[in-house]
Formats: sequence, structure tokens, C-alpha cells
Amino acid sequence: MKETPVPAPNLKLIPSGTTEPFDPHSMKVACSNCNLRELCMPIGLSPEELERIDEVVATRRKIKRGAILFRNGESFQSLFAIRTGFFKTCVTAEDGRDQVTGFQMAGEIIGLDGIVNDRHTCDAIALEDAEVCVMPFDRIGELSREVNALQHHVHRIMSREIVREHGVMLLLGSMRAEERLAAFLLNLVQRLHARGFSRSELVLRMTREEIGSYLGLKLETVSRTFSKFSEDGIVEVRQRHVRILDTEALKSIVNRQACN
Amino acid sequence: MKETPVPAPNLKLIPSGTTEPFDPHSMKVACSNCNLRELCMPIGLSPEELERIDEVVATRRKIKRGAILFRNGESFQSLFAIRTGFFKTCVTAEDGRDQVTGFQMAGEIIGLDGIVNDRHTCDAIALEDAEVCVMPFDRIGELSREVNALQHHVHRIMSREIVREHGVMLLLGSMRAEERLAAFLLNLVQRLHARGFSRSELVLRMTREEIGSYLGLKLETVSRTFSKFSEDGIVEVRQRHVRILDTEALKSIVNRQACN
DNA sequence: CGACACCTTGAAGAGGTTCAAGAAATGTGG
DNA sequence: CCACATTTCTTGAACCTCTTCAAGGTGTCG
Repeated sequence: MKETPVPAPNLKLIPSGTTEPFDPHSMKVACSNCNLRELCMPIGLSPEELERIDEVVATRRKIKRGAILFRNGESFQSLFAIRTGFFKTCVTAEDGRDQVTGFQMAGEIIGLDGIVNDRHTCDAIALEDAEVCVMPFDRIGELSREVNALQHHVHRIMSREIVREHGVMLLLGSMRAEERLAAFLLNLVQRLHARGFSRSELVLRMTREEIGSYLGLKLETVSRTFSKFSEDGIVEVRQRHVRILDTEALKSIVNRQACN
Repeated sequence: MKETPVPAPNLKLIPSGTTEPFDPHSMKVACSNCNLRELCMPIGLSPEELERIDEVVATRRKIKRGAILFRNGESFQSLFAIRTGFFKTCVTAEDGRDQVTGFQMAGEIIGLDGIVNDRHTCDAIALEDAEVCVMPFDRIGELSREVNALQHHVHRIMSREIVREHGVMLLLGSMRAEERLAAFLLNLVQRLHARGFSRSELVLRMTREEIGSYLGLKLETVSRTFSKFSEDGIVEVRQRHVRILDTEALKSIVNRQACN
């Protein structure tokens, strides 16, 4: 039941580098030789541009499981590219209500919420030991004035996040519990697959409660829905280990004709 | 029961210009003399920068009530700054499910969803006769390489949209019907007030069904909740005319201690 | 190994949906 | 400008999904 990385067709490199031994002092912080570059950075850069891009990443930072990368109210300085590990972001209302707004994995960028008011408006918490590349935002600004591809890339990343959130709004606004969980699993496994992992097996890094928060459900409902899927032979669930047995069934649950 | 524009404290100019007579041919398309500039454009620009900014807006475009500004799948060329009128944006799932992702009014920018894949991923529909400024995105790119304030402004606009959507996710994920509608009304009236309208009276430009779609509720629930608020003396509702009688009550409904 | 966090399952209950019917407003064409 | 068709809104009643509360089981970490 191990989550076995397999090469993904669309990525030459897989995150096997995460297991390489390293010493933080000798570590060359550079995008140009990072195997996640194709996820974080624009593609098709010229050698000179690539060299400039290396300037964006100031440092790397390690975050222990459960630790906070940034929190609501903190001043915004940098975006973070996830190198290894897994995060959740969540917003908190005045009354203490909490909402997980996303789960992020290697190659994804977090911190975009902080740009508008120079303060973060959500918390980012590591769900497993993680490492991020710290990219000072003013440096990104300077450089993207000179490297067009970077400018466009930044725009694309922000736009992608907006579109992703549209999808979550659709999910929260119009789907039932089973549809939500099915969509969630398909999305997770698809992103993992793009990183070289199995397209049918995954290990959830978050609790039922966190899944529930993200999906607008209570943890009991999440648990029950997992059990339902399991009874129906669609997935095999052992705690956080999930094996998808029938991807098509999940897809048809998501696309089930809704009464809008 | 007319919606009477009154000067807002934080804006020197109000959208009274929208009633000025004009001829599309003689119309000077320029941000520098637009009274909505403080909403769309960065503040504190130098005169030269201001002049450059005028280059962003290529043309204006009028959209009749019910007409489509752009639709899902269409190729993306430009962002649009709303000059007058009111829009909704909505995404559609494969199965035909529909979700209103936002309502936009004067001074707000739409089309950001199109950047990531050079295609729009949602529909933008005018809910009343409208006029927009067409801002070709590549021109924005060029110019923002030269005018730092514009670059930062574009980043801020996108970040603001991300943060707004976080708020919607919180609403959809954790609020009950009454809380959602209360939050919706407060948000609308606050934005209208920032544009010089009353802080207690508003005219809804959308149907109950569209409100429901946005809030993840059925139109009947929206209607019933309006009735409830009305019975409780919190608002006065006559069709699409809403008068808020007790803003504090609405606020306390939104911030009611939630069981998470 | 024991404490704690996390997960599962049942039963009862609440909130929102669905279906249905009618009323009010809006738009259209003669 | 009025009559009619259409859209939009309101309200009631039954139903269903998800939540709440509760209890016990499982896994994990120091």
C-alpha cells in the first residue's frame, strides 16, 4: 500500500530529488537546476533568462508538519513555491469560523492573497514536513519587467488561482456531498499523477475535518461518504490511504445530471 | 423609492457622469479624465504616467441588458473595466450545472479568468444596459513594464479577486441561508455606497434565482429568507427594491457564533 | 504502552429543497 | 394604451440530505 511514484508522461522529471541528502549551507538555491521548474516557472526560457530567473528565489525555508508558513494579518513580503510537502490554506471569519480554501502541493505557489493589501489574509499550514522557495515579491516585480515570460507567468498563476476558485464555488454552490467528495478525489489524484504518482492510489495528508471544511461538509459526512463509496466498490479506504477502483464511477458521480 | 446617489465621503467624484449626453464618435476615450479612475486605476500617478495610462483603454463598448460581454470558450484578448451598468459572471459545468461566481459594478474589472489559458472560462452577462472600457491585455502588459504603479495595480486587482473568492468560499462552505443573504446584502450596499449611493437602499439588478445561484441556495429559499428579514423588521422588500432598516441586525446575523 | 487525536457509525433532528399553485410584475403586439 | 403572454416572486406542505449528538473503535506518537 505504498504510494509509488511513477514517471508521468508530461513531465521529464519527478520529485525523486526530494529524497536526496542535503546540507542547507551548501545547497545551491537555483531554479535553473530545479526539477520542479516546469511546474513553478515559465517554460521555453532562453539561457540568459533562465539565469536571471535564478535571482527570484532568495532562500529556501523548511516548515515542520503542523507549522505555519504565514498567517492572517502578517505582513506580505514573498510568494512561496512549494518544493516538497503539502499545505492547506484557510481563512478565518471574525466569529472564528474557519474555511479551508485549498490544499497545495509541490510546484504550486502560495501567498497570492497577500499582494492586495501587503498583508496575508489567510493562514498557510504545512500538513507534512515541507520545504518552500522564498520569492520576494518586489524582486519578482523587478524581474518580470525585464523578462516578459516571467511577467506573463505571474499573470497566469494568479489567473489560474481565480479559475480554480471558480471551480470550488461551483462545487460548494451546487454539488451534493457525494459529488463533492468524488470531485475532490479526482482533483487530488490528477494533480498527484501530474507529479509522477499513481493515478489510482493516494495518501490523504489532511484529516476528515479538513476535507470537510474545504468541501463545506461536516467530518461525519465525509466519513460516511467514504464508507458509501467503499461499499459501492468505487474506492478502497483504509484511514488516509485511498485506492480508487473505479475512476469512471467517480466521474459519473460528479457529472450526474444536477437539478441545478 | 428612487435610488438616490449621494456623495460618498471617500470619493471626490460620483458616477453622475454616466448621465451626461454623449456621442460615441466624439467621445474622448481616456482614463485621465474619467471619474471612475480612482476605482479602476492606480492612484498617485505622475502626469506623464497618467498620460501613458490613457493608452490602455482602446475603445469602449456598450452592452445591452441581457447581452453577453464574453462567454466561456471565447478567446481572451482584453480585460474590461465597467463604466456603467451591472454584470454577473457565471461558470457552467459539463453537466449543465450553473454557478454565478460574482456580480460586478462600475469601476470593477472583469475578464481575469481568461489570462491563464487565453480563453475565457466563464460567461459575463449584463444585468442592465452597460458600458465597458476595453483594455487589450497585451497592451496592459507592455505598459506595466514601464509604469511600476500599473504593474503593481494589476497584481493587486488579481489578488483582490482571489481574496474576494476566499470570502465567497467561506460563505458557501460554512454559512446558513440567513447568514448568506445578510452577508450578500451588506456587501452589495457597501460597494454601492462606495460609489455614492445610499447605504440603506438598493435596487437588486438580479433575480432571486441568480442570487440563489451565487449563494448556493434555491430561489425559494432566497425569497423566504427575504420574507423572514422583512417580518423581523430588518429590511423592507418590494420586489427588487430593498431598504435596509437595521444594518446592525444584518451584521450580527453574519457574525452569529457559528458551530464551525 | 498509554494518552490523545482521528475516524466510524447510529439515531434523531433541522435546514433547505422540491413540487405545486397562485400572485405580482414585466414585456409585447395589436 | 390595453390585453395577454411570460417571467419573476411568494408561500405552503412534504420530503430529503446533511448535521448534530453520542458512543465506541482505530491509529499514532511520545
